[in-house]
Amino acid sequence: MPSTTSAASPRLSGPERRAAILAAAIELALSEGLASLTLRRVGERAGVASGLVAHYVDGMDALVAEVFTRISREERAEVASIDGVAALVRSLTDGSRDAVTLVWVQAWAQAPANAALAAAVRAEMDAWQRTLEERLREAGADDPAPVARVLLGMVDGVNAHALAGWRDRAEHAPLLLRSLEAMLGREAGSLG
Amino acid sequence: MPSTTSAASPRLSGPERRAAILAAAIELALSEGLASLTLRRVGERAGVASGLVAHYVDGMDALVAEVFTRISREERAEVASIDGVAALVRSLTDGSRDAVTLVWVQAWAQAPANAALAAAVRAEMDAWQRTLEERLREAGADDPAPVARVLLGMVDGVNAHALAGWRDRAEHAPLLLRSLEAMLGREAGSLG
DNA sequence: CGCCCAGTTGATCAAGTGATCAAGTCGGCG
DNA sequence: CGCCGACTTGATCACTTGATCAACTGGGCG
Repeated sequence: MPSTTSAASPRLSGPERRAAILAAAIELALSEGLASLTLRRVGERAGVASGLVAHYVDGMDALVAEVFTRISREERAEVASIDGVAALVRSLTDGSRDAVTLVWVQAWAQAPANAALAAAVRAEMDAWQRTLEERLREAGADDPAPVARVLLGMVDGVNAHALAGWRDRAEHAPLLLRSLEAMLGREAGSLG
Repeated sequence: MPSTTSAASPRLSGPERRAAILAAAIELALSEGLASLTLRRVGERAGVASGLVAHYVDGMDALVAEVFTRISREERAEVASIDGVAALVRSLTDGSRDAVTLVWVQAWAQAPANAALAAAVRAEMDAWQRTLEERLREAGADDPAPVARVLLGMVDGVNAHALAGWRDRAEHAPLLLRSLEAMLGREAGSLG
């Protein structure tokens, strides 16, 4: 199981090294959370001295913000190929993306202390909002903006709760879909 | 505006001092978040040496867990007098409890690193679940458990998003209520 | 071949953390 | 009044963090 990590570092060009460090930070954040990003831990993961991480990054706050953005953007890309709001909602609540949920929760928690991260969080929320609005419009919604906003909150909240190790999540998707139908003024089962 | 803080400490009995320290920690958590709880900051707020805080507390993890529990329990008590699910949902999403929302979000984020806090979070979620189930049963729900679970997630998620400084929250309550009606199989406006 | 500089190291700093404890202080009981 | 023990202090330890920087290295260009 080879990985981007821990290959005894041959000397890389500046941009290559920077990319490798960022990749290591992303892996680390996904496996242990945003809070585990320290100069030393990232350096260790990248097979590199802590000083080199500092050299290629404009402060840890900026690194954290960039890692968050990359992870969220990647998640949106993965989900882009899913057809239909219903399938999308089901995929977002099936637990397959718990690592990303933890990153989101930690980003909210850290945002008050990290302005760059706060800005990144708002930007990614806007992007998700646009994605969801578009899907809802495809599904025939007249005024998708507020519905998208609340749907986004619902999905994140339900996922955060599930992350706390809280019982069954199987019932989540059907109830969320029923809610979505109601917010759109549709009949029960029409998104099915 | 007198407060429990910073009165030049006269010597208190053990239990009194412990209560004063806990009260200071709760104030601090509500104004600056759970993450701001350190021995020194709590001591400063309570007008007491850091060593005394350590003396009356079984480790910071335990303090954080206890502060979280007290804040959540207090919120449930405040909300206990509100009649009807609809009014309850409106109250929980009107932004008047943002400080508590931040505490919840930070509790989720810290739970993986603090077992006592994780247990406290689960216990408080269970308590909220019971509260909501009861309200839903009063409102005539047949099977309130899954609906309560999802409703709780929705409320927390929508609040967390609003916390990130994200636009209008005025539309949240009506849409959540419409969702709730749908999950309960009611007509639109029947909870109104 | 040998220089040169981009890439890299790791020791070091200041700041902040939780925890510990010898020492001091004060109030109430004898 | 005087003392004893509970309450309280604050210095101190070991550790972690982000950041800095003098020194080292090695690949490629002249």
